[in-house]
Amino acid sequence: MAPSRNTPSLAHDPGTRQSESVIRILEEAETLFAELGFEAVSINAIAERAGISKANVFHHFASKRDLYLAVLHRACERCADHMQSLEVHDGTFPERMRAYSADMLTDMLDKASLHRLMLRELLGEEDGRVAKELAERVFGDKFARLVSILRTGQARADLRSDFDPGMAAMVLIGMNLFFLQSRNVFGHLPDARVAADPKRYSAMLTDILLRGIAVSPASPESE
Amino acid sequence: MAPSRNTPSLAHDPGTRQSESVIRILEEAETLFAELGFEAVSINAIAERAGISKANVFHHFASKRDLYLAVLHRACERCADHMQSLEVHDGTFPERMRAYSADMLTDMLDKASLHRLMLRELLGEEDGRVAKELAERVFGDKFARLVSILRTGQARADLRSDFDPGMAAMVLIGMNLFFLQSRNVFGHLPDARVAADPKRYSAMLTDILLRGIAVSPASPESE
DNA sequence: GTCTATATCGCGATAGAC
DNA sequence: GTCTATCGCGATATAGAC
Repeated sequence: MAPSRNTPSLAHDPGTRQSESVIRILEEAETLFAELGFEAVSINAIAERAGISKANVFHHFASKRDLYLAVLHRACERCADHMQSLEVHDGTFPERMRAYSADMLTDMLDKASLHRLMLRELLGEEDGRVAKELAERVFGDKFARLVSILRTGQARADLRSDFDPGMAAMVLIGMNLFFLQSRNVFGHLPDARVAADPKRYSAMLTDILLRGIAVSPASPESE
Repeated sequence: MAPSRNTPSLAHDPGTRQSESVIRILEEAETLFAELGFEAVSINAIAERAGISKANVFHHFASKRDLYLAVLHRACERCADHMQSLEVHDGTFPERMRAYSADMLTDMLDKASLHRLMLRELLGEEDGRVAKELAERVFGDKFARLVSILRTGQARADLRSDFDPGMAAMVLIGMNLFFLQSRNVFGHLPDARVAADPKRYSAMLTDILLRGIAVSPASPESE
């Protein structure tokens, strides 16, 4: 049995290798949370589907919410995986950016119901503690990484030096989340049909964003 | 310009003047909905506060949801009121745009809890009928107006001609909504402190957006 | 104690008098 | 336009049987 002591959770420690059980828990939890939402899922149900005991779940994760945050973080991680293509200097920065943004949106749509949970969390409580937790443990490292990439781009003169990289990162992430959030509604508006077409949306978004931040205003393709 | 479409698409708005009762209903409903959310508010409560009977409310609004949509539309209208400063050619387009975006955000924050309801609606059901209703009766006319303004800007060469005005309008609206949605969380991130400062956020947003769509990146066109 | 049938209440919504 | 009275429904409360 070995009931859980004060074992620290490694759920939000990216980079460390995770045990078989942890991965299974995360996968089953993701499926259930995405399908039913946070409240409607019991730890027991997750444990059953993962083929382990409830106590074992609590051994790896301090609480249900802890597990939930780990699941969201993992989803965030998947979207951020493509950042490496932004870091490797292969092709022009605009090209890489377009590809990254498109990949992010694809991942979001691929696990749409899971990312909708993330939007609900963002919209949720005004509780400061919860919000900070969410910021630090779900979005924190990935956002910092994106900002860092943009800063490097500025240092290398791939990008204008006179914009706030944090703001640009928010536009990129925010508008992709906004697609997920509003496509059902805005897709019905004649002037916003792009809101129902991920590929065009992504292309146009990066086009507007890049021409704003690309160092060369006339031709965004040049580097 | 503004080719007038014949469908007012709002159940209670015959054109110009709204009756005293309708306004009172809308005001009290807005307060209650913003405070408690849709489900938690009864028509009776609204009627009482408005000093009329429940049946009278149903005389003016076909259903509770109908009233709700009218309330959201009104909130939308307030944000859109400042559009006239975009239409009147007073100052450069970038200047007017900055002012408009800042005013929109101010209005949103002023009635934050009400606009959070709007975000909840956007995020809500995947139900196609509801989404279409929301698009046409809440966002429809205001969005079309903003797009029309951007198109005019393109025609007058105040703006680049090679971007989709619908997409640009979505960026403007989406990122302002995103501020409301994410400031609690993103404000905690060191690189995104701008997410907690409406004025800076607004300035930086329009800066990025404008340099993307302004025809001349170096100097704003005068007129 | 548990379970279930019944009464009560508040809800959105309607009908019809004035 | 505004009202009173009322509907059907679902949730809740309660009372009785077991």
